[in-house]
Amino acid sequence: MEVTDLKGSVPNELIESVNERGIKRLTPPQELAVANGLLQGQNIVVASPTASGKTLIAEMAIIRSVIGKGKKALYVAPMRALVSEKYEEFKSAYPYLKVAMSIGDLDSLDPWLAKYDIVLASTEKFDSLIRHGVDWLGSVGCIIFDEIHMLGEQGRGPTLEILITKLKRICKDTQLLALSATIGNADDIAKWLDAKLVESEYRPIKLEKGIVLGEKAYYQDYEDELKGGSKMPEPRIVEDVLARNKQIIIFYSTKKNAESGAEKLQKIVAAHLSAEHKEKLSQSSAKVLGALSKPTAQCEKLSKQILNGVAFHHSGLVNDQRHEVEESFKNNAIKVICSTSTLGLGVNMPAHTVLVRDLNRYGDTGMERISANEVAQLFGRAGRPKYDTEGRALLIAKDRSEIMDLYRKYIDAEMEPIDSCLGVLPVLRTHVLAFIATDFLKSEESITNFFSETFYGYQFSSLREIKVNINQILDELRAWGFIEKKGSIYSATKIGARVSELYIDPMSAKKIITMLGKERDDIASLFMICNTIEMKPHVKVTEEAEEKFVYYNTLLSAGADSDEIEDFYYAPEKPFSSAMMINEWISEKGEPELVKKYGTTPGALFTKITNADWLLYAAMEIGKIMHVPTLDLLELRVRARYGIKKELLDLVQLEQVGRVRARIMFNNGVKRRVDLRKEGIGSTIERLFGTEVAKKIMEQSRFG
DNA sequence: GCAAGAATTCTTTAGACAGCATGTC
DNA sequence: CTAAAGAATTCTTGC
Repeated sequence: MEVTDLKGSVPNELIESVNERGIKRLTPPQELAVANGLLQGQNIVVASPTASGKTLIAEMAIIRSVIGKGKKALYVAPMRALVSEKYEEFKSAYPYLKVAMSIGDLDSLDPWLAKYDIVLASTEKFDSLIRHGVDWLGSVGCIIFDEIHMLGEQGRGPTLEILITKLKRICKDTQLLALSATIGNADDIAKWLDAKLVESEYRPIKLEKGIVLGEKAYYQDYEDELKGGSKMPEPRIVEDVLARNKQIIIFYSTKKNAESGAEKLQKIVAAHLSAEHKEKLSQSSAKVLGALSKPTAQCEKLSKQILNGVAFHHSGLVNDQRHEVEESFKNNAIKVICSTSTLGLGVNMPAHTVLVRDLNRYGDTGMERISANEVAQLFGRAGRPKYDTEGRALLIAKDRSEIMDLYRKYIDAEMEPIDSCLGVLPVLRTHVLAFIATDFLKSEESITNFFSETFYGYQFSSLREIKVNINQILDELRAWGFIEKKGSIYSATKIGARVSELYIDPMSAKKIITMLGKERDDIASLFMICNTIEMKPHVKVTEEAEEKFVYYNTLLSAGADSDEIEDFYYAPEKPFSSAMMINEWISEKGEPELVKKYGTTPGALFTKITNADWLLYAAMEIGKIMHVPTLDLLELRVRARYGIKKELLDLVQLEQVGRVRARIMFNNGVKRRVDLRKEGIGSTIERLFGTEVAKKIMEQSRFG
């Protein structure tokens, strides 16, 4: 079907925009979606591979709603990166439409979200918006749920499931569109959503899936000797890729493996770089090294590898570094990326060849084989639509017998079904409180009813297990003072309502409340916020932390939950160690030392600090309602944000002055902002920071 | 006597969402 | 508490 065939059934703006982008034909899944009533408002579930054109299906529904019917469209995705990617796409394709994005720290104006035509947000952010009581949900004509297979994830699946069920209820007469990777039970999801199912294996470019043993790659109908001289499969594959002048992403199961993989492959790749690429690489290398005020060992390692055309990629990198690696790979300068699953999720980062080297990963029950679904997701990165005519996805077999085994499990594979994870997790607590706090559901019965409408309810018609959980949660929330009961009607207390808005776990809030009233020093306050699930996973427990914890034990045990103490695995010295790390951060210890001492990465350090900032804010808000003074927490928050000692608090209020510059000023006799008014200080500042920055700083001396 | 290689023990284990109010080196 | 693979360490072998 040609795009022009859609004339009349779709707003002209869509056809124009699509034409401008040079798209002429619809892909098979797109045709199928249209044939199944996409343009008549039919709910649809699309299950198809990456790059099969799911975005355009969403676009058709969105434009039909916004331009065709004058109703708002919502787009929900599990990752911020995905949300901003789509945001940019829509803004450039339809500059005249009002597009808004709302994700965590990057918020485009919630109060006015009502005015926008298209609203894009992460799952959690949408959930949060509803908790804050947005009033424009009635004017929504279409909702897109991207990557809906996230339903099967233990951690965040339940939130998505509850959000969908909520929106289904609130937004009547709204078209639902769910986009999924290929999974075993897309039909179940479709039935649950009263939707038609569109399933397709279509890919824009061919994907050769094969298994490597020794020096050969075995594909479905043929085998192929890999170019190069190495005997070991991993370097051999890389040599082959380089000989073809292509790029490769290798997926490993751990950060450490990814790093050491990259380390080993450097030698091979370095010999294949052109002068032009070397130039680009040295720029990237420098950027990566300068991402922090002082480079850590990890930064140095990555920076050196990039010089050789290789890079590792995982959550331990700081955002700037991650982007730099991605850009440099897109520019064809970096040839090999050794990655954990980060690159498999979210944004569009294809490579000609993909190798999934590790098929086991540590899980709840020891080493687990990763699912065919996940491998398919990683394989989906193979093939760059604009540059390659085909993509290649490889696994490695240890011996001949493993070839067939891997082939059956991962290549000619049945995709696994995804199951609701709503039954088990403490996320239920958060959501039950939210139901009550927003007056959405007020009785135990209505809550149970709600759960019967979830995917969990669809999959397991018996709600017995979940009923027991709800009952227990209601009792807990009542005991903690977050909700009250009159007759059979529940209502939230003032504090309960605020906790729900703050989007923290009620259990965390309860721990904070218990500790807020106690005598606290900095470390105890930091422990208060670190001893929450929001701050997990924790850093390594240092000996120092272990020793010091003994002294704090009596004070801190007040914040522990009785269930937790009974828990065999309860280890309060873990959050205590995290608290110690942040305490050292606000004592101006450098990043390289911190990262080394606590066995983490720059990336993890900064997410910890950001989360601490958020939780300190939450603790202050809770304090307000409880009438507990929290001035100390405000101070702690500023210090955590900048990583400074008390004595720099005043200086850091200056624009252009952060951790590093404040310290320099302080050590040069400028200890407070008023000191800037002293005679001759201007020249000192200029000497320290140069004319430009000095000017900006000195300008502020007149005020405050 | 010493180094390369084999055997044994030790160690460690993916990712990323949320509040709110503005700006580092 | 689960299990595997890589890293570190010790032991063995061969010259």
